[in-house]
Amino acid sequence: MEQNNRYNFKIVENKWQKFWEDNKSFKTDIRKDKKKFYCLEMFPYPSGKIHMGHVRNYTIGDVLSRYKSLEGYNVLHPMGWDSFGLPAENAAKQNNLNPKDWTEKNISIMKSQLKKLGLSIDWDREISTCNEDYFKHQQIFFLELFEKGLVYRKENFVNWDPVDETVLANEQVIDGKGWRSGANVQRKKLNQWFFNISKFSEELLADLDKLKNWPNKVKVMQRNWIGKSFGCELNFKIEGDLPVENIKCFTTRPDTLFGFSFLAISPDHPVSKHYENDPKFLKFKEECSKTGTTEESLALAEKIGFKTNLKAINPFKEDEKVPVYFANFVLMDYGFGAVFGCPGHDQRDFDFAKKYNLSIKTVVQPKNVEKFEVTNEAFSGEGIIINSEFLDGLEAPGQSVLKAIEILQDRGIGKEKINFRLKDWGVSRQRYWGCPIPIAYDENGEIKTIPKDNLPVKLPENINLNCKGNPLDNDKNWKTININGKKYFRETDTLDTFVDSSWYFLRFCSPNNIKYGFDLDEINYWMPVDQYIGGVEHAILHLLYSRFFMRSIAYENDKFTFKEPFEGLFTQGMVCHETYKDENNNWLSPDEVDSKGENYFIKKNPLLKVTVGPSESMSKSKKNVIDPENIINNYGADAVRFFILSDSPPEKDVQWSEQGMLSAYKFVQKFWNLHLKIKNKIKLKNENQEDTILKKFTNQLIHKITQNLNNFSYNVIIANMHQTYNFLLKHLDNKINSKNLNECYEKILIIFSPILPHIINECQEEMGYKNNNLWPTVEKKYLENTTIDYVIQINGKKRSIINAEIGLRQELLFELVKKDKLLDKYFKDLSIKKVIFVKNRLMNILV
RNA sequence: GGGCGAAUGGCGGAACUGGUAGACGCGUUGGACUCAAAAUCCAAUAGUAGCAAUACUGUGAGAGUUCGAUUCUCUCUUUGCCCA
Repeated sequence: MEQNNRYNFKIVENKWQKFWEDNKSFKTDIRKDKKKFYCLEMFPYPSGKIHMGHVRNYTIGDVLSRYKSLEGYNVLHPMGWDSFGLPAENAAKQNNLNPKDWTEKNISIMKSQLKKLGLSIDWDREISTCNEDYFKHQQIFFLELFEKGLVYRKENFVNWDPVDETVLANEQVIDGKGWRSGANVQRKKLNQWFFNISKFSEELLADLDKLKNWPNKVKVMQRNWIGKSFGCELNFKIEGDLPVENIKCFTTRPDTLFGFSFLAISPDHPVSKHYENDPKFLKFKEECSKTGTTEESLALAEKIGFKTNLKAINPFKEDEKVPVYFANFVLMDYGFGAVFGCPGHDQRDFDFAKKYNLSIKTVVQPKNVEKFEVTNEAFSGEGIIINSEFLDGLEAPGQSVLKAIEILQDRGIGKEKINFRLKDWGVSRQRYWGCPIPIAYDENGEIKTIPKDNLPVKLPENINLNCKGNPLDNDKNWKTININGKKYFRETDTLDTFVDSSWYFLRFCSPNNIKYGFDLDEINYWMPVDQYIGGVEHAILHLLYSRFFMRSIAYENDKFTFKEPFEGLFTQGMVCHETYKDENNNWLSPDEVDSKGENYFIKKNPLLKVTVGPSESMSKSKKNVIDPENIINNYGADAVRFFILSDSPPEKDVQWSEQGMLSAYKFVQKFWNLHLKIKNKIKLKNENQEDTILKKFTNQLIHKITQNLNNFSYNVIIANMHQTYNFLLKHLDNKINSKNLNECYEKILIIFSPILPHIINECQEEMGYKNNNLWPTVEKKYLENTTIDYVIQINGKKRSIINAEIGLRQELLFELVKKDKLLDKYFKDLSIKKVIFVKNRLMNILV
């Protein structure tokens, strides 16, 4: 008999998943009579199977979606695939497959895995960025942006692998070497396409303030990334034997010009053309090209310079002439590719000056210091200007920068300027598996846009990926086309996959619109995304690109009712697990490890000990991964959802724990048993006395869970559910009013359903609660108790608790205090100095 | 070096706008059931002292504001993330 009562999650979860699918329970359409709610989780890359990070991300989103539906919103909760990208190309190369086949197979596996989680997704809106009917529209956007002047072509540096003859992404450069070939990576100039994101720098920065429902840290990161700085543009006069009269540079610290000791310019600065025949310079430039293109690699690289024959004149002191160097740490695309060196007050300049024996002058000293000189390291703090004639005594940088700019402007040498760190977005990728750029070139290299009727530009299907260089470039057949009888050559670069994900949230609103990427009415109804949920690792690029893309589409088009794509943002933490290593320092997966008490050993060979490392975010390289599919098969989707929300607040990292998972599983089982008991109690039709305790509990519970849902305190909701279980189990033993129980149980099931949709649906069906599926409202009268525990403090310390009626006046409570035997000893021989009384809370008596 | 967070039992974590610190879970211990074990159920569980009622200490460290501080202010330590 016992066996029959056991809750069989496999049958029940299957049943409801099939029900939702057959009934299209989560299908959505525009309903102008209803408030809308657009809940979006970052769509996955179809890598092969889902991981715990997905489980957490999509569970959080699903709980919110289901809650909002119950609250009466018209909820849009779609899912799709970020399906272009390098891994498919690499996998295809290794296994001699077609990236498309590989990707589609992965999608079908992952889709079935996601379905097993019981997510409330409208699968009719599924999109995949590698489908032609998706990227066709992207190509149209590209052409529109091109027409608006928001896309342009220029030369830019890439990481070049000279052995594989291919361009490497930054993450493919490891310690300055190509990840596959191991060759030293070079910097190479290529013609590339750029989106003019910097046109919106000011707006992207200012509008961050409007995003009230974004985490502050993400806004701070974006602000830093955009990097607005106030300073001035300076035009240095140059002397020397070359036809160079001026070099322009940008600086935020013109007030330190009296400490000027060299001018550093980028090896790619126009001046370099005068050194093209100098073998020493070429060698230096080659040396510089070994440094990667990232800011990080530039910052870490040793500072090296190449001295020119030029001298730069200090604009504040015309008799002072300093040397001009090419330097590896100056980037051509920041400022004007030139930096004035003030070693006293910038550590990088200091290091450079030490290396090349240049003078180091002190022009700022800390406040409240009598004598100060820069010796061992640069001083970049706030202070007072010294040794600077007319700037002496000013507070730096507050007053001194403004004053210096004023003087420079008066003398016509410089002018105030605001500079942004944000660079234009290079979107060209020398890859096969991406969205083709709808551009061609004639024989003279003139740009020809592909006519819209000829879109989409498709990828060739049979292609040799194992060639050197860009596969599309090697496919001569694909590359040449005829437009109106004239021969052209296609652009062989494809778009950065960040472009694909910069507008997918719009496509979800109109996934089947053939004419255009979206329907204006539909996006104006659904957008912006009310709640976007994903990993904090996308805090900068993806989110900033999406914000830009929205603006670029809306640019010169006033039909949009919104500008920001994501009204609310939530960044969830990672799923972590302990790491294990064997005696030879090889990583071990949790499956291979067993433990007894504090000792860990290898399952297959218990004599071999295992070293336990710190808990880190699950990653294949460290093997500390738990496969969600196994876990769902063993414990069921409800239990997995319950556990993944239980241990930590969603924005923080969570520790995977086998015990925790087991406890979640047990909860589901226990809940089913409780359900059977409740069902029986309700059948008893015992309706004598009103059960206010139960009603109070239920109303307070609704109140708490609603609040916790709105605050993303999902871990606390799990605690509330445990409390509910404990309460109901105890309470059932009393002579319970079955009518009250029936009413309360119906409400409890509804508020539990976003977390445990399968078992709760089953319970609801068993009880016949089908009709009323709206979030219950709180009956306020049950929130307030008629009596309350008053805390009685003596000199600020808790000494007693008196339960008395609510709203009691101070004098009446004091009467009770006098009667309290626990408190007698504190009043002996002492007089009362003061009484503090907080209504409905406490009384603090000072003696 | 700069910016933004965080620090609470053995562990993960709760605590509304300053008002009973440690909800809930894990782990541990004891008990019931069992020939036994697993499972399940019941109980205890911040520390110190005490048979006990109880007392004292306690939210990273130190100060401050307050009748009262995990919560507010300042300084410091450690740590995470981002930028350089």
